[in-house]
Amino acid sequence: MARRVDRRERRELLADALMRLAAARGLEAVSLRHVAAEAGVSTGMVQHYFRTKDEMMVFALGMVMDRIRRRSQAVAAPAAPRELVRGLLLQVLPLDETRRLENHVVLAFLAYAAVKPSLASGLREAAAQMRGFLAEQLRAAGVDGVDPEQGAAGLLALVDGLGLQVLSQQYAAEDAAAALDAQLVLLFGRP
Amino acid sequence: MARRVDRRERRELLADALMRLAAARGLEAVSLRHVAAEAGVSTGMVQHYFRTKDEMMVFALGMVMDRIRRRSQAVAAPAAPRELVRGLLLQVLPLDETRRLENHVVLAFLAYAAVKPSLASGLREAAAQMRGFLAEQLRAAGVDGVDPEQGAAGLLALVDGLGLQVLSQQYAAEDAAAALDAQLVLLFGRP
DNA sequence: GCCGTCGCAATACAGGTGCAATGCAAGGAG
DNA sequence: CTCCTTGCATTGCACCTGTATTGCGACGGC
Repeated sequence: MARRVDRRERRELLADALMRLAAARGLEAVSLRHVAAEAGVSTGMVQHYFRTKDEMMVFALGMVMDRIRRRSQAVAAPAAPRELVRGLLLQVLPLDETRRLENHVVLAFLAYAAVKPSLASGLREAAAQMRGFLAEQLRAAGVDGVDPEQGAAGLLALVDGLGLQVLSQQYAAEDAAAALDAQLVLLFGRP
Repeated sequence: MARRVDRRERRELLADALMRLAAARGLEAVSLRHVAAEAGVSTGMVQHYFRTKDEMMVFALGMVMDRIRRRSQAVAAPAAPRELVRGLLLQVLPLDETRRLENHVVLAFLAYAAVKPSLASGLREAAAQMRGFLAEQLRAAGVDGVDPEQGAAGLLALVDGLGLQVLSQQYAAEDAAAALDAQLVLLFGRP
C-alpha cells in the first residue's frame, strides 16, 4: 500500500475537516485529535501529513484563501467595471453555506493572525491584491468624488464588516447584499 | 482582612488583566492561571471572583463594550450631525493604543461569539443601538441618495472592516481615518 | 472574647493537548 | 525472493486546562 497516494489531496482532505470544525465550533476546537476524528482517520495520519499543528493551520488558511481567489477570478470574465466589482464582492460575502463557512474560517484566522504573525502575511497579500484590482476598476469606470484607492479600500472594508456582522448574526445576509448595492450606488450612481 | 473589598473593582482589575492578555497573545492564551499571573494574584482569587471561566469572559466583554459606549456618548454633546457621526465612529477605530487594545479584544470575542452564542447577545444589542443612532443622525442631516438605515449599516460595517484591517496590519491607522472621511464625503458631500 | 463569615491560598484531579517514538504492513526496486 | 522505503497506527509523555475541595487567617458583630 505504498507510493500510490496523492499527498496534496490528503492534505486538502484534512484541511477540509479542519474548516468544518473551525466553522462549527471555532478555531479553539481545532486539535490534532479532533481534526483526525472529523476526517475519519487516525491522529497519526494527521501527524504524518503535517509535522506540526502550525503547519496544518497555515496550509488550511492558504487553501481557503486560494479558493476565494479562484472563485473571484472566475467571475472576472465578461463585464463592465461596475458589474465586475459587484460580482467580485458578492463572492466574498457569506451569502450561502459554503461562503458562510469560509468567512467563518477567515474570521477565526484573522483573530489568530492578529497574534501570530506567521499567518498574517498570507492574508495581507490577498487583501492587497484585491484592493489593487478594485482600485483599477474604479479608475476605469471613472468614478468621481472619491480617490480610487480609498474607494477600493472602503469597499473592501465594507464587505469585511458586513461579513462580520452577518456571521455574528447582527445582520441578515440579504440586507448585507443590499447595503453593498447601496454603496455601489453612492460610488457609481444609479444603475 | 475581611469585608473591606469592593467586589466590582476587583473584578475589573481581573478583567483588565484578561484584556491585556487577549490583546497581546490572543483569547486562546486566556486561562485562569494566566489571568491570575498577569494580574499578579493567585488563581484561587480569580476563582473566588468568577465561579467559572465563562462568567469571567462575559464580564470582561461587557466591560469593554461599556467603555466604548461611554466614550462614544461623551462625544455626543455639542455638534452638527456630520461631526457627531464622525466623532463617534472615530472612537471606534483603533487609532491609539487603548482603542487598539479594545478592538483586539472585541475581535477576539467576535470570533468567539460566532461559536458561543451566550456572548453574541451583548455584541448584537450594542451594535443595534449604535446603528439606530447613526441612522437618526443621517436622517437629521437630510442625506440624499441613500436610505438612512442602510447608510448607517454601511458606516458601521465600514468602520468594523477598517478596524479589522488595521489590526491585521493590512492598513495603517491614519489611512483608515482617511477612508472614513472619504465615505463621509460620499454621504454628506464636501465639508 | 468569641464566633462566624468573608477573602483568599493551596492543592488535587480528571481530562485534554502537541509531539516524539516505535511498530508494522504493504508494495516497488534490485 | 529480498530489502527498503512509504504510509500509516499505537502508545507514551510531559504539560496545561477548568474546576472542586480544603484550609486558614483576619476582621465585624455580638
